[in-house]
Amino acid sequence: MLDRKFIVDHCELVKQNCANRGVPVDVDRFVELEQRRKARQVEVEQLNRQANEISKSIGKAKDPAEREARKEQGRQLRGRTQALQAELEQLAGELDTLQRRIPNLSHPDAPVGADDQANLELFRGKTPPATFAFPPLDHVQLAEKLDLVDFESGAGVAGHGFYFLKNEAVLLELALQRYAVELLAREGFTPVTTPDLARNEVLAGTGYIPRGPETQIYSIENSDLSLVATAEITLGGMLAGQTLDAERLPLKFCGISHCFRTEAGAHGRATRGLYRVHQFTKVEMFAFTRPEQSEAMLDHLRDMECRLFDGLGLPYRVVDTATGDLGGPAYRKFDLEAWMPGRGEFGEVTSTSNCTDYQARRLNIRFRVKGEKGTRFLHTLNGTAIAISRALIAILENYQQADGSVLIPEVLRSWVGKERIEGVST
RNA sequence: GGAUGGGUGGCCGAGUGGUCUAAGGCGGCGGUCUUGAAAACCGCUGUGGGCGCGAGUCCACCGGGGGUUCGAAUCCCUCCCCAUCCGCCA
Repeated sequence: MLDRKFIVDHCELVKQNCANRGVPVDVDRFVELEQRRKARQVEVEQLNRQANEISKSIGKAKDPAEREARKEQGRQLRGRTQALQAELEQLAGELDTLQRRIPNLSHPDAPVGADDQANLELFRGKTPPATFAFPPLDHVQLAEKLDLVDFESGAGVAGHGFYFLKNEAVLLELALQRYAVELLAREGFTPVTTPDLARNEVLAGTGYIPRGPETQIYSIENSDLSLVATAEITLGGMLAGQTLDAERLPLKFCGISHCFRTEAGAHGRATRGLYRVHQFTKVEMFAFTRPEQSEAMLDHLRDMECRLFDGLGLPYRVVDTATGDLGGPAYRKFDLEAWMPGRGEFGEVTSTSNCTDYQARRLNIRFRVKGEKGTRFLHTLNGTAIAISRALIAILENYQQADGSVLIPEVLRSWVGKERIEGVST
């Protein structure tokens, strides 16, 4: 979330930004409520001071009658304070709801636009899309021919959107994890495996909404836990409430988790096969930086994504995400879209965001500079290294051969243990 | 899951209803002394917020939330976490 004072002081800017992002929030109401809240706070503090003085004087009073009189006085004061306090809390609650709805500011270079139609292509990857001398199949057809994914059983066991990976698809999943983690570890990312569940408070701190009609989140009944939609949630929550020494920054992690998404309201949109599923495995990058480091870190995360996909020999383009498509926490976001011959279009495979201090403020993660007074919020960034399900789509569709087999990308061969997925002869 | 003991400032640690304005120590910063350093001694040393041009000053914070009381680090309820033991388990 944004700083309360900042919102009041830069009301017009915030309003314009909300408009650019297509987020309807009553910023004027926020400003008005905040002013009322401040006024109430001053009153409450004054009454508290008086009540404290009286309480102290009771301890020192010798005369019992005097004590009783003071006590009565104290009771009355505290009674008044309580009413005001309740009002203050009510205001604060309302403000908090509004404040959480206000999205992060947007990078001046981020293209302004309502949705992904306005995304700006920046550049393409090293590998050009293959030209096929035959009509390319999509990954669902390939997976069926090569016995790689069992969608029917997945649906039977857990419902539509769940699946079993089989045979080489399993080896590919493991190989992709290994490939990503090794490359990232060499670049100074600390590898971690993370909880697949998190407290709703942590979800909210990262900008995810655990409950409600539009939620993308599965929640666990009779608990305040939810299944995570990405390791971004747990990695961000990892340092919640902490104050770090500035010299320790930046910190880089890569976390492996399963990701669970209800995909409410997404039916009918690219739901075929592995593209939009309720569960997948992901290797996620996450960084904590000082504010002046975060722009360079975003480029670094984007570079890592490019290196991973160039290394896999997959064609892709990188887009600068439009303001309307940024979501709440991101200040700037780059998506990497792989070419998917089966669909004949680019499809998002990774995404990296600079969330500046938006998540840190909610999660209360700060840093301290030696010799400086006070603390400041650090910046958080996240980026997909490999989302297995979508990477599988890109690999299967781009590496398919005329004979129906699929080549394994060179960098994965040692882990998969073969160079080609052969069709089962029937 | 059961039992017990805990959670206090950057760290250790005292504090069971009112000079807590949180003792004491360690660490850190500044100073005195010294050729320099160490030691010794003296002073300062948390976070967030309000008001003020400012020196300042006030409010809140002792794991989170709630309660009792004129007054809570301290008493009560509840949740979370940590330690140890027991049970169960991959």
